Amino acid sequence: MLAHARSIHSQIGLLVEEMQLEIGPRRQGLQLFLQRLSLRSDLNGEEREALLALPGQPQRVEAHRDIVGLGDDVDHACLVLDGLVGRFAQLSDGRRQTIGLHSPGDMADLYSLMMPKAPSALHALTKATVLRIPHAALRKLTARYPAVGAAFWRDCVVDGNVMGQWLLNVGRREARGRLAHLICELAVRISRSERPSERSYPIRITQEQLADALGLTSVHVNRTLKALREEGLASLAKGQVHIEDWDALAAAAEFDPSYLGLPESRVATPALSVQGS
Amino acid sequence: MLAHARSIHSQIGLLVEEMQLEIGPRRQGLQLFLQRLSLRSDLNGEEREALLALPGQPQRVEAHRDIVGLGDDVDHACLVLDGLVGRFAQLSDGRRQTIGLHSPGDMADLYSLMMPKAPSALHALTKATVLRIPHAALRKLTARYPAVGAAFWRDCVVDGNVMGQWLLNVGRREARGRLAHLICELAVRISRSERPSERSYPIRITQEQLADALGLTSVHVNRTLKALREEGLASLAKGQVHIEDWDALAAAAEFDPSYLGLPESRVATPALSVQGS
DNA sequence: CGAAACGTTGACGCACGTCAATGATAGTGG
DNA sequence: CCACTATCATTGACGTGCGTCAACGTTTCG
Repeated sequence: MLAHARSIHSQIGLLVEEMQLEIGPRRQGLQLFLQRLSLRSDLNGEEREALLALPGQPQRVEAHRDIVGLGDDVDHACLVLDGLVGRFAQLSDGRRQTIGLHSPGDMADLYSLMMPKAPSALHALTKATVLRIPHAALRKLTARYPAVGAAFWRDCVVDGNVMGQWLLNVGRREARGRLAHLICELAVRISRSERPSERSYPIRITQEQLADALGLTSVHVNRTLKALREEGLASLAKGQVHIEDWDALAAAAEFDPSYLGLPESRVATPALSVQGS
Repeated sequence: MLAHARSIHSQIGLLVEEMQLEIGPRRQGLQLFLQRLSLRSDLNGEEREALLALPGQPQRVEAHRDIVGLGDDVDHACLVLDGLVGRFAQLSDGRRQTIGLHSPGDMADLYSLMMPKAPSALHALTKATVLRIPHAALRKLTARYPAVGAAFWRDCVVDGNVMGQWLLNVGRREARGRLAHLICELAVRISRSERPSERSYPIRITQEQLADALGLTSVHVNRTLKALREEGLASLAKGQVHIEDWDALAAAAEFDPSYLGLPESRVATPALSVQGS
């Protein structure tokens, strides 16, 4: 029926598609994104409503496919609705380095608003769905609601903080500490709490993908995972991370979540009202 | 609104200090900063004037001293007027990783506007002078001139791009490529041109500081510098980098300056192939 | 049920770290 | 301007964490 409608009239086909698989996910994704922003920025009712009214086109992406290619000139940002999405930098021989990981609710390339020519590729690590939100709509929003602009800006800054920690990770920690740190960070980011209450979280990531994020090889990630498992710190199996001993894991990682800017470690709320005037 | 007695007092103190320490440095530093912003953002006359009228207190810092400590809650951003400034993350055993290098004209911690609790330390690599610009003044500026806010935001995004490249550097390149890449990047950033015309540039950085930026040890940086020198690519001596063969150096680094978002590559479109696997 | 992707493990090599000694430079005070 | 001294650069010998290669077991999914 869907195919039939599309073959008759593509515009109507799009509308049908929207009604069937778009309206729910879109709103839900925006709500997750709003929730994420609200962890670090205060938005009033009008601003929240305007944000939730953002337009966007959902796009399904197969695993191991680029969502945005290196150097592409984009006119939209990608909000992750489902799956795991990574940002990649790579060398000519194919070796690559993940410079960011994004789960549902993250706007994976919000920075593209300020730099439309992608400096890194956006890649689906698993089968994924992203909501493509036009830059024009985002610009209109930030122009009308400066507090939303500030929230976006702050989001980019937090992404930068994460990269800084990854640099420390890759540059100065040994494999064990690197892996432990990433496991801790993802626990916090996915649970959205500095001290995750759950002892496990879902993440469908392969050891090779972990290796790309950690500046290691998959073989060494495998050995290091084994070590963490045998020490009783944490384990990864069947798309689930299990944390056996949070304190020991955080200690091995020298993990301090304050760089994520969550409410628990936020100090004074900077005067957003100044921006809004 | 923010005109407590304290801020009035500090404004007066500021004026006195300016008259004592020559009025030049502040204006000159802001001009360099404006020039840097203008490479990537368009600002009109009024916006430029307002930016140049920013208040700020110059501060001299001895070499090897923190300008902002890790975790400090700051109410100002630091514009580098003179010297070399770095951002550091570090481990408990003292090993550290530089996550950013800043020369005169760079606002080293502009992101602090959006995250006042410093996620990394700001450190003077050489004797340095920074201009401390109150957040309140910057917020007032961005509230009145959204284009300036966008320029600031874009600046933060470029800093993020640089960190992404550093991650690739540290995670996936060997020592030779890392060093070559950093030498190329600094050449471009200091000359502010994607294809620097000068064959050398001044930078007072020690091999140990290079090592901190590259995730290496000073001993290995020394060996790698020797290799680059003997290959006739580049050399570092007496606070000067000499580039003997730009093409060979850029090739060794796989250096592509487009991530720096300079005007030259806002036009050109190098279509790099992207691999999916 | 079959094939492709992913995980696991061992043997071995190498890039880079560590340790340590010595030479070169630069900043400081007399 | 010279001694004095701390910092920085250089080099060799040697250790090690991680990469490479290769084989095989396991899971996933069409």
